Amino acid sequence: MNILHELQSRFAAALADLTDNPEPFAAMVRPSQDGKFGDFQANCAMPMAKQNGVNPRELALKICERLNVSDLVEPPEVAGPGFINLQLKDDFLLAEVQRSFSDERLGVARVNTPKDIVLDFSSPNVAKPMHVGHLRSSVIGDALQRTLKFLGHRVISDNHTGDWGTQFGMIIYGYKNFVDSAAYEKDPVAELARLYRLVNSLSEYHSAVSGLPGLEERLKAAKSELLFNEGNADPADKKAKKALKKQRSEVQSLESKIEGQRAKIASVESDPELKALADAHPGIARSARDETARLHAGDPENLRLWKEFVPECVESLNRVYERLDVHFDKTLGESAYQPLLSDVVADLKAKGLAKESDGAICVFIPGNAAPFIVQKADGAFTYATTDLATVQFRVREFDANSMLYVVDARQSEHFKLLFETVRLWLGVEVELVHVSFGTVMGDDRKPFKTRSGDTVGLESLLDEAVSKAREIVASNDDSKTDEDGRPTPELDESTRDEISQIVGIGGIKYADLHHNRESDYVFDWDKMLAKTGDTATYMQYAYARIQGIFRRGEVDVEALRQHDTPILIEEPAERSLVLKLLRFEEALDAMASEYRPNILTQYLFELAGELTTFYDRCPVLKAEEERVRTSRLKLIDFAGRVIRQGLDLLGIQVCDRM
RNA sequence: GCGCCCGUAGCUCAGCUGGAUAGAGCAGCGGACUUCUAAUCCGCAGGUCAGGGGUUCGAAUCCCUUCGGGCGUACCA
Repeated sequence: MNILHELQSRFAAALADLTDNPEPFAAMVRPSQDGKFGDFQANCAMPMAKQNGVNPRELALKICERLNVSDLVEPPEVAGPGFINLQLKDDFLLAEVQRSFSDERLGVARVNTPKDIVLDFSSPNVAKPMHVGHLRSSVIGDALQRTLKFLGHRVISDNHTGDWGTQFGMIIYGYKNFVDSAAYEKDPVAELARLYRLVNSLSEYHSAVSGLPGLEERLKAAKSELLFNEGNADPADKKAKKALKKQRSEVQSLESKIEGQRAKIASVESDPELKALADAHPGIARSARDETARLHAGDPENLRLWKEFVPECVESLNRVYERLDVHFDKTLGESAYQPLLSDVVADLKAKGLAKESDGAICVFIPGNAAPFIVQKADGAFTYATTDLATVQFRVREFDANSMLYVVDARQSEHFKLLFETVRLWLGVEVELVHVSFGTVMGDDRKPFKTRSGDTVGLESLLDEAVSKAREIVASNDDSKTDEDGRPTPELDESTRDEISQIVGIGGIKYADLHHNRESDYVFDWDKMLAKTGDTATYMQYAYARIQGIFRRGEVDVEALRQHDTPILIEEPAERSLVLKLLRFEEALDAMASEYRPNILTQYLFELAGELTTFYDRCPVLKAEEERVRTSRLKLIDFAGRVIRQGLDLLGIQVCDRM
């Protein structure tokens, strides 16, 4: 049961006579911030009183009279200007905890009206190896997938991979000109990745060489303009000051751009072999684009290569997903929608939504300066076209009434235009949500960009996390001693390996999930792999301690669950733990309604905190009375199951020993 | 130029449609291991919620404005 929702609906009923629109006021019931104000509080009396011009405290008392909550809470108290404080009855908590304890779903109900959701996440380019930037979408998307499914929604997760873009032209060009056949035989994906990097760096070299003089020109002009303005600026003129500042940052950005271009040039020219290749392929960028165009036009040779490459690339992605324990119901890449695109554009034109502008076919959405380009001047379709076709396909094929896109916030404008265009074009009732997330920044506070050459590959990140976890697991286990202080490690090598996987990968996922997804955050190895504080490890450890108690006490957990001794609430720490356990559904509902995994991580962290405090205050195996011992065993069993289930919904595993 | 986002403790971040004294983690300081696993617990210290104005009984939260930062902005995805 979602206790919060239950209280809100009781309030809605009580408020029906007092206002025309009780819902928003009922929603003002919320968990108390401070235990001294009870478990929940209702804040609706003040704004309602204002609206009706009456005394808020009197209104609060009136609301309390009409309120039918005596089965749930102690008599409500009115405090301060008109807060209504609610304290749950212990009898209610006991009945509820008993019911939830015996429930396989831990008391969490399924939603009444399941949605048909297509959840679009991860969506990497298949031709490039995944790097840390792909982590957020994968991890957030997977947590949403697991949670929404658990709550009873019909979810189709779809990895909308980039398998049809310009990067394939580069690979095809690279393959035709530079392939090392032996290397390709041995490890095709590694060789394709090398070819991609090679073609990319050669074309960047040429573009840097041709672009550099222009940039230097611009820098020179900007500098002299700045110098002139600095000399003439009136310090009192704010506008001029602002303009100056802008010019300075312009100069700075030009300088760093030039530096980058020079670095690209130097990296090629310092290597005679590369330089020779660059000289031999002056038009490489254009040629690569031509290969893409030929692929799209159905050229048999390029199509054959593409068909050969894609499965290899997808296979290599799947290895990473396997390690991350992230799985998709569908992997429908962009290529799947190609046959539909010309019809999409024709239909948009026929409905008067798309028109030609500067040679391109565009949809113009009022209020937006940028057009939504569905066909380029050269006739090629864009990802806008593909995304439109994809929406239509998902509505038709999957009966989707909700589509969630777990994509970087930088694409918000694209989604705004996409969603508006869909509404005008299809006119169907479908919920479209850009579940956006912030940029991962480097420690220089600038967006974490993958510089060619030294990208932090996702796989090496995972390796690093696991090996760090391995050290900690080993040192912790080695420090275990018996009563006489003799070392008693209990984990063999392969168990240590397993635990390191679970702890390492879990740590990485948690580091990402516990941020509010919309914030940018600073990528930090140490924090990502930290094992203390608000981390996955903290909860995994709490879980392992519970299992340790069962082992030490030789508790038959199955029998315990059937045992008819009731759960008791006698200590404050017990009540506090019980209440937290009963609010699991509330946390899941909140997470699902806003698509924010950090709501669940926060809940689990608080739960684990309640649990470890409970350990300190309340002996379990050493409890003096049998009924207390059994009750506490049941409590920690319940807590362990909630932690395991909660972590599982985040895609994080647990282990019995650590 | 236009648009979107952000600015909260030394650091990294929470803070739900406005609610009672702004919260965590890390780092710092002081306690707790003859232990149900110290990957822990308990306590202390640390904040003009970027600045200013407004709306309100009440603002970190809503509106305006200044400053500082990030991102996007017509044929890459």
